[in-house]
Amino acid sequence: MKLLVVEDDPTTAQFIARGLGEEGHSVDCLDNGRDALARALATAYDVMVVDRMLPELDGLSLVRALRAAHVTTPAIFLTSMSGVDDRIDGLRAGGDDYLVKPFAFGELSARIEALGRRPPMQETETVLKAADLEMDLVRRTVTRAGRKIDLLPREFALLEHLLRHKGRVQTRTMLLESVWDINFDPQTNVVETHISRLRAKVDRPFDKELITTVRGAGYRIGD
Amino acid sequence: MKLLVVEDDPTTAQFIARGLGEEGHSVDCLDNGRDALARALATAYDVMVVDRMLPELDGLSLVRALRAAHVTTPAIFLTSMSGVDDRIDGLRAGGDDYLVKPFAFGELSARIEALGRRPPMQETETVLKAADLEMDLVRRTVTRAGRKIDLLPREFALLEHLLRHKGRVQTRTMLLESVWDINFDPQTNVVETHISRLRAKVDRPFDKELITTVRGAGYRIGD
DNA sequence: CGTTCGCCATGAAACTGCTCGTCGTCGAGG
DNA sequence: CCTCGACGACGAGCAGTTTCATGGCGAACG
Repeated sequence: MKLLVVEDDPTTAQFIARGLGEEGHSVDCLDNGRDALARALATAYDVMVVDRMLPELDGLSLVRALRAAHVTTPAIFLTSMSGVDDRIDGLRAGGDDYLVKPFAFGELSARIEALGRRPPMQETETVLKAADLEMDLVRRTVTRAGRKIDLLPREFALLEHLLRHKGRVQTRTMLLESVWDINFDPQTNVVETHISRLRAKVDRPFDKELITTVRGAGYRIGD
Repeated sequence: MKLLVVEDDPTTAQFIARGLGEEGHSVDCLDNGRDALARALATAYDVMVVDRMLPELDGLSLVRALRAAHVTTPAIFLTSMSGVDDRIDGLRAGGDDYLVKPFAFGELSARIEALGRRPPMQETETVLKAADLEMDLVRRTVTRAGRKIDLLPREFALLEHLLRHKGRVQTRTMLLESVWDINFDPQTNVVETHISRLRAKVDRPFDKELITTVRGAGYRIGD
């Protein structure tokens, strides 16, 4: 499993990293919240182990920020405080478990295994909406104003991405990366093309346009 | 943020420049180390993105030279070699991070944000305010007194700069440099023109004027 | 073979920088 | 203290350039 450990105390960090490494996991270690945020946004981890108290950006804020960006990687908080309130805070922020320091390594290991095996995408959100547009991710259907809309796979993926970031501008580059998995190749206008096709089905037959062009930046849906 | 990209492959360079531009950064692009050295010595950049292999002067030597001249601008190396030794060389030369090609753009972006040591973007929702005026950088929207205002890209960039330096006078030269990327003063009054357009949208429809003229100096917003 | 997708070429629209005429402000001289 | 000239600021309109939208075509895929 691919794990991220965020812990500022070098002794603890090394202790954890070493132990998990010996169990055959791939472990990345960082000592502050800011770097961890950047890393976790860029890389897909199975589980994160996060200290509550961190320099730059504390563990709670870190996980909140990740959740806001739709990163659902399970998190285990390490905390030296044992109050119940802290625990609640942690879970509310989207963390999935917590451990009070000092802890037995075996316990940490067991919880990581448990979380890692958990079916991912536990996000109960299977329907995305914007105004009168609805997308059902399970049925793979899209309707607007009650009328069914047929989308090709690529169009569906594109619309899904826009809806998942409703209200926020998505740059061409972001779309290329997350919908097309393309890392280079600016010499193409696939995005424009598919936006056009999407609009033909989603916007043109209706009154109000939902997909907005933000010149010089990208596209946005809703709001 | 003001960024310098040094990359000799035009495709990659354009890809990077475009992506970062879409995120609202000001990007300068050069294709060889010698020019980059000169430029980086003359201009204050927030972060540099440097290819390891460059004509004239390779990336490693470039950064070493800069460090010798006490230029501490953080650098990210791009390398097609994945050996650990190369990484170590890079870090030893004063580079702050490295990326192996091919890389995901999001990763580059995240690292640039991290290195730019901008006071942490906590909730990924960056909003600039002045009185009843609000600018949401993620949504790319501007509202005043609850009413939505549509701005053109250049107007948006201009207002953003003013807001980032709220209360401080911004001279024409400063604005030309950071909003227009112009370092010498051509006999132009673009600034006045765009200030005027901005006012027409942001100030005129409302009671109180927010954008102040400081005769003989420049412009200021708020306070 | 039909569907889907990416690319190209074309046309349309948006954006931006400039010019230019007017207006307001400041300072010097009467 | 008033007048006049100079300079900067302002804003409308115009035209070049860039960006975006869209229809058609061929390749890939099953």
